Amino acid sequence: MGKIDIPKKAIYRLSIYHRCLQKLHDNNVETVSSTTLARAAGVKPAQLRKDLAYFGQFGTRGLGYPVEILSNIIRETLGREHLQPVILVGAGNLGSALLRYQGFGREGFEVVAAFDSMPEAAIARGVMIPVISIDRLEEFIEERAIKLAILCVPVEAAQSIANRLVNAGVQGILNFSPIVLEVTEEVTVNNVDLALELEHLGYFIR
Amino acid sequence: MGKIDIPKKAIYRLSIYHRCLQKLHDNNVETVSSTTLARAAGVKPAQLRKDLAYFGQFGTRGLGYPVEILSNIIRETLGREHLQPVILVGAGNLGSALLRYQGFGREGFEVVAAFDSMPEAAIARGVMIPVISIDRLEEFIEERAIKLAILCVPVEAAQSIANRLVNAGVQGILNFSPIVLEVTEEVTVNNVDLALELEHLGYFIR
DNA sequence: GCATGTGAAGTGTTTCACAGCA
DNA sequence: TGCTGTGAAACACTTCACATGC
Repeated sequence: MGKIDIPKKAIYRLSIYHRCLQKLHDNNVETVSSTTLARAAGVKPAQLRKDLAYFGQFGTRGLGYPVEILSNIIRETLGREHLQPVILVGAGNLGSALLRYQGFGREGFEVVAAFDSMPEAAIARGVMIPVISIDRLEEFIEERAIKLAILCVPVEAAQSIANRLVNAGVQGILNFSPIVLEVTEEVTVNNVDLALELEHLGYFIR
Repeated sequence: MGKIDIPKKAIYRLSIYHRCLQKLHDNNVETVSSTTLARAAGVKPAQLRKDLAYFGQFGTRGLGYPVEILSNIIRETLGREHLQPVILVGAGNLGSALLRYQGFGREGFEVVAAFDSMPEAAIARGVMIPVISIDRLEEFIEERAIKLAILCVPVEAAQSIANRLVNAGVQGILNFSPIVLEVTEEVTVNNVDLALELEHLGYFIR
């Protein structure tokens, strides 16, 4: 993976820290202690310090961390210095809702295009992002050097579309299908399995 | 939590095993070995066996596990013997897409009602599930003894709505807001943070 | 004095490897 | 023989506790 030995979970927390730091920056806070930032992020202070230490030494003893500098370092670490283009595949029910979802843009991702086997139907739903025929998937990925894709196709199609994405050069897939995708080692898949999350809750309610 | 000492992650995998078992059952398979089931679920055989062993002994040495029986046991363990009623709060963009999402019903959950501060607007989007004024939230939860809620309100409102849910008796929250909810210990929160998942991928693409 | 950075201890989870049983 | 069930080893991650430095 290139980078050294950093717990996967620490990467997730980095995103959370980044959000908290942005909020602090908006409030003109310049320095923050591990205790304060940890509380905002919902973790223990020691964990926060250890997470940050994986990447270097950014704090001043007796004082804390510089909000803006730390925020920028995390942004860079997460590969988000530049606006990252993303495509969405499968503009059905969930897919077109995600197209309208503001959250991605707010965090610095631009959904540049959507693909569907029936692009006309999707356009009719009032989506502002271009919906393109799935036939032109590979062409687009290569032309625009797309690295990230959001996959919302029906479960039967998921694996075959995933294969096409990977072959065309996609390196990260955010997968909404309830299926374990098989991909080569260089590709990272993040699963968002809505029904599974709900089932998981079922276990904990008495 | 009542139950003994079972890794949280094992609970998640239980849901996946359950899905695989259902598929096997549909294909009239009666017995399955840990190797086969593990491959389908994307885990190692030893892990599958250990996960199942937390709940008892269901396999036959030299043969494997009985598909139907094991499937039922997992269903019961996950608290899904009966159809579980769920409410959704916040029928905005993402929320109303989730209302139309078929996946929850497929896995045995019934979204019985949605709540919004502007219920009329949501109804106009063609949702078939009743959308009720947020004012009647507590009333409904208590009347129907709702235990699970899907939370899709704007981030500013998330914590206060969560408080209302918990006070009314909700024990599990599937939270789509990018915020760390603070709840009492008896309540379980599952976070689905879409932007965070995308950010996480950003780290791994070169 | 105060808050970071970090070895070391602790906790939780996964994997191994093999005994035990159909 | 084949496959489960499980102690023990390995690994991964978290927390502690304190030396270090501003």
